[in-house]
Amino acid sequence: MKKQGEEILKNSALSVTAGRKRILDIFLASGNALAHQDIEMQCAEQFDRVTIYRTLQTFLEKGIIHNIPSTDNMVRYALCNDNCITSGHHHDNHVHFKCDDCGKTVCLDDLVIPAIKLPQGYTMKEINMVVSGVCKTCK
Amino acid sequence: MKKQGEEILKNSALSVTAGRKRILDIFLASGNALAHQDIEMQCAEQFDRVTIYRTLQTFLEKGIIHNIPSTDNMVRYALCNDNCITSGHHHDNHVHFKCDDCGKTVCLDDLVIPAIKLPQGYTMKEINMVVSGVCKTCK
DNA sequence: ATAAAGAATGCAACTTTGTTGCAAAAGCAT
DNA sequence: ATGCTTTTGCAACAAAGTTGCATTCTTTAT
Repeated sequence: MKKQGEEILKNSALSVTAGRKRILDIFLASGNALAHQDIEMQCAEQFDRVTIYRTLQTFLEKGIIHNIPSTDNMVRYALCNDNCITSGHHHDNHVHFKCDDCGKTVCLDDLVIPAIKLPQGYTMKEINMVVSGVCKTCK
Repeated sequence: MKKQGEEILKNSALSVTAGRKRILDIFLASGNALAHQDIEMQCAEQFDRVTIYRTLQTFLEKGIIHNIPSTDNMVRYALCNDNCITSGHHHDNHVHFKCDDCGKTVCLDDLVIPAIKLPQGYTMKEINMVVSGVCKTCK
């Protein structure tokens, strides 16, 4: 239990540091997607702002987290679940939901993004779907 | 032709100013979605940065433009086409495409976002779909 | 056509967000 | 434990976004 963060780091061939463990813990403890700001609020006294930026960047590159687009200039990040990475290729094919009431963004892991057919000449690499509205807790 | 911008403003009950016309012209001339930065680059000598922020905000509120979420901290805006506003309610139900090559984001107006069924308890208000890959021009 | 009322703009100052280089510290493998 | 590599913190900076207020421009009613 206590080692979950460490395990994730080792699986990604990253060295285990206090900052990385802490940020992973914050993700593990929070059920929803977090913006840089959210993380900073929780550990600014322990770690430098720059470290948080760099850590998120590293996690992204390793596929530990994925980012969720937004229209409010607050890119949010969420832990990837295990099946996010298949044969070195990363793909989040689930829908994201942002609640207008509580502001939280969550992964709807069970909800697969439906396939679409792009016009002639376009090639798809990634696909992202974000739904906003009211979540089940706020309803 | 020359009046197109003015018409849009009048239809939205906005006063017609040089800045607003200019920004509309920039949108009308560009086939793709524009970030604040893109607009600023084209008219920074004429208009203050703050004016551009406020103008985009106003256009958004009036439903003249819509914003497209992104993971690169550059929210982009695109002109809404006429059927975007139905009975006071605004809805972009088309797919957006961002090209990894040229960086341009476009509206695929003909491509309607497929309906999805949210889990029990969730209410949908808006839905957004952004696909990235290579566009037909860069292919 | 003009004057008054209201709205938009520019400016200045400021806050927040993100980036970079470099020296110090911590982690890792032997 | 030691040396090598990676990560971190700091400082300085650049870019992005916000706010209040005085001035200027639009609109509307005469």
